[in-house]
Amino acid sequence: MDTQNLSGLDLPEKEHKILEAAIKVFSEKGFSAATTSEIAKNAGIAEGTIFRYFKTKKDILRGILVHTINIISGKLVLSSIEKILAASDGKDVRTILKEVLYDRLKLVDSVFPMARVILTESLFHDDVREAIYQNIISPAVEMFKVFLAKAIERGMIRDDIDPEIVLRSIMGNAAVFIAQRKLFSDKFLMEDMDKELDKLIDVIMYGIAVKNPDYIKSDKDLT
Amino acid sequence: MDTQNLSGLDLPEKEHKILEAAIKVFSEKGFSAATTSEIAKNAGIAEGTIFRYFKTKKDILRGILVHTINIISGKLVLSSIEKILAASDGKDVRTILKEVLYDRLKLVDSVFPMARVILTESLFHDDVREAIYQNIISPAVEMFKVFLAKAIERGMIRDDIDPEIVLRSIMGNAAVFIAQRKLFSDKFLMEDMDKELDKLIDVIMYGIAVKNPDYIKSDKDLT
DNA sequence: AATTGTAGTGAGTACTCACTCATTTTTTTA
DNA sequence: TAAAAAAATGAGTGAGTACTCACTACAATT
Repeated sequence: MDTQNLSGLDLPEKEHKILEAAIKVFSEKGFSAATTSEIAKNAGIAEGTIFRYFKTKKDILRGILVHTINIISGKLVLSSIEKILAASDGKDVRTILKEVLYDRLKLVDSVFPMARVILTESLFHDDVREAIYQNIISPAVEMFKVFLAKAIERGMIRDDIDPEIVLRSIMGNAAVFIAQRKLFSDKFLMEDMDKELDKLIDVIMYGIAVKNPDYIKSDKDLT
Repeated sequence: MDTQNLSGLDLPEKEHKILEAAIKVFSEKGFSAATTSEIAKNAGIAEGTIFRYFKTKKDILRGILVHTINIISGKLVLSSIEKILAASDGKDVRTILKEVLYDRLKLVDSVFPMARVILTESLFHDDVREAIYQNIISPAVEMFKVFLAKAIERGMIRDDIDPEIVLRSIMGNAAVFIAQRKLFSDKFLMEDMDKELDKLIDVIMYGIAVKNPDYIKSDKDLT
């Protein structure tokens, strides 16, 4: 087991070390401000060696991108969510949603440093953005839609709003949850995770309004 | 009226033009990859002139930061939300929330380019991050908490969950809403804004679960 | 008209960085 | 073990950068 979770996909050891070092330096300084000499120093190799494995600095970024996509869309990862969905009969949405969210959060934890790098750089590099969209976002959205369709079909989730809205709400809540844990992390401990997740799901499921207020006048269809 | 909404705070015309140009170039390439020569070209001035107004390139970024903070925390902006809250008696949360969100979304629209620059760079510059936290996030959170406390007091919002969770849910939903509109904006038109906002608020208020399902077993307190 | 002050200029400067390549070190092969 | 091949090295290179400064243009003041 190594610190940056680059393991598994049989890369040459040196290439592996370069990617690890690059993830560290890129996430601290950003792609442009990072220097190949600092990456080399962090990887414990000579600067010239970098260019045996990657033609250009930009190529290192692409290496990180490809590697991240491989991890996220790899069989191991995909199958775990499919397993959850397959075994979902009889459980309520709350339980399933918790299992799915927990699974995804663990994944985010494990790839966070590299995901952060490629997401940040996607703001400035069209090719990176496009690759992320095609290989991560789009499939993830599709997968979630399948899950939602099932849940709606079984009457577990409202059918009077667009699935996109449901998706957006789950995504939004999860995103802020992650951002808070990762960017202002000092305060948040792993032990609280379970309780925190319960609260998160509760608010996603039932919203912030009081449960049975008298002053809600109409339930007009908003679709 | 000018394109980048830098107006109002009586800056010298040249300084103004430099900031506008810098916002454009920084948001396209990021701070590090942006060059002072390109900023000068965009501002229609000589490169040397930049350094009459800003000691260093980093100083231009600070200029954008200060300017953004001034706009967001300026009297004009603050007061509009206070007005909404002051006139909130008798209205339901939904209406108030819509007014507040609409007000904030308009604000985000008007400062988006510069906000994007300083948020992105806050990842790499501690001083920028600290200034954003102290001058924007922290006061905004405080203000929202006052609003929530009032709403909870009046029985309009659940009191069985932490206000932080409520805040996070609103923030998260709003963030994804903005991100979708701004980053994949082609699809979204301004006319749909009102309808979209209704849907957004609906899901924030009532969640994604079916309204009155029989299979919800317990309503245990999650606080 | 002469002088002073100010804003603007852009070629020049010192320096940094991605990338190269002649040389050295290590590994493989015979 | 010797020769050949491959891998690794790091000083060197040139393109490009942030920033400087000697100068110009022109307005205000005397």
